[in-house]
Amino acid sequence: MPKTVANSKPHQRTRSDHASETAEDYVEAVAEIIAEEGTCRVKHLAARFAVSHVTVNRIVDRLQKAGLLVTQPYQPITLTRKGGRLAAQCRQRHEIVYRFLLSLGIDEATAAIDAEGIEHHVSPATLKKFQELAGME
Amino acid sequence: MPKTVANSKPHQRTRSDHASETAEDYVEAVAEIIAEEGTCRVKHLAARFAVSHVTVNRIVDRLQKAGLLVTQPYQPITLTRKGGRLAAQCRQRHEIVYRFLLSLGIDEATAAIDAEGIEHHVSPATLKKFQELAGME
DNA sequence: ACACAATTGTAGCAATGACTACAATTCTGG
DNA sequence: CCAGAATTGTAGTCATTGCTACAATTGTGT
Repeated sequence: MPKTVANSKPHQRTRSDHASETAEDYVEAVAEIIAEEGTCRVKHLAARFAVSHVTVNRIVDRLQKAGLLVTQPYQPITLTRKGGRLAAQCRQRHEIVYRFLLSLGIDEATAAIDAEGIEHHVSPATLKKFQELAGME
Repeated sequence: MPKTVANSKPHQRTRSDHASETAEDYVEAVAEIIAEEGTCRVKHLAARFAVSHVTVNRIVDRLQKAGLLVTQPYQPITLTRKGGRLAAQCRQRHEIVYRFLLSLGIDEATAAIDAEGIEHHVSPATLKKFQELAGME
C-alpha cells in the first residue's frame, strides 16, 4: 500500500512515493478547478499539468480505482469524500509551505514554484515548524 | 535536454526532471562512497538506495551515456569531470538545505530526511535565502 | 437537424525505475 | 589452484508517465 508519510530512513524513496505525489497533485487540482470553473474536465487537468489528455485519462482511471475521484466516460470529474479530504489536506500543506517561503522574503513567483516542488517532501514535524514560523498558528 | 534548474511555471514538472534528480542523487552518492570507501561499486549504490543491483546497473548505464560517470564491466565506478562538478554542486546544495532546516530547530534525523526530498526543488533564489538564514555566507 | 468543432476515449509505443531469475565474472580461503 | 562465495551483468516482466494517431462522443452554430 503506498504511503504519503515520510520514510523512516534517507535514500529510500520509491516509485510508490511518486505515484502518491501524483495523486495528491491531481486531487488538489480537481478541487481547485471545480472551485474556479464549476466543473472539472479532462481538458482542464491536461492544461493545468501541461500534458496530453491521454496522460490525464490514465491517471484519472487509476485514481478512480483508488477511490479518490469519480467520473464516467465523457463526463466531468468529481472527488469522493476520501478524495476531498486528501485535497483539503494537500491544499493546507501547500498553503503553509507557500506562506513560509513568502515569510522568508522570497518573491511570490518563486515561492509558488518552489512550494509546488517542496510540499511533497516536508515531514509533519517540519511542516509544523513552517506553520509556526509563518505565523499561521 | 534535461535541465536541473527550476521550471518557469508551476505545474510543469516532467519526467525529465525526475530523471535529473536521479542523476544528481547518484553522482552525489558516488562521490560520497568514494570518499568513504575508496572505491564505488554497484553494491554500494544498491545498498545506499535500497534497490536491487539491477536497478543500479541500468541507471549507471544511462549516466555513463550521459557522460557523468565511467565504469567497465565488473569494475568500480568513477565520476567524470562533469559528474564531479555536478556532485559538488549537489553536495553544497544539500548541505545548505540541511543546515537551514537545523537552524529552524528541526531535529537531525528529520532534517536529514527532509533535505533529501527538498533539495531537488529549491530554486537558486530560495537556496540563497536558505544559505543566508542558516548563517553560511 | 446535422455537419463540424471540441472533447474524450483507445491503441500502441518509449523511457524510467522497480523486480526476479539466471548467467558470468571476480575474489578468497584452503 | 580451484571451488564456492560474492559481485556484477543479462533477460524478461511490470507499473507509471509521457507521447502520437486514430476513433468515438458530445456540443454548437447555422
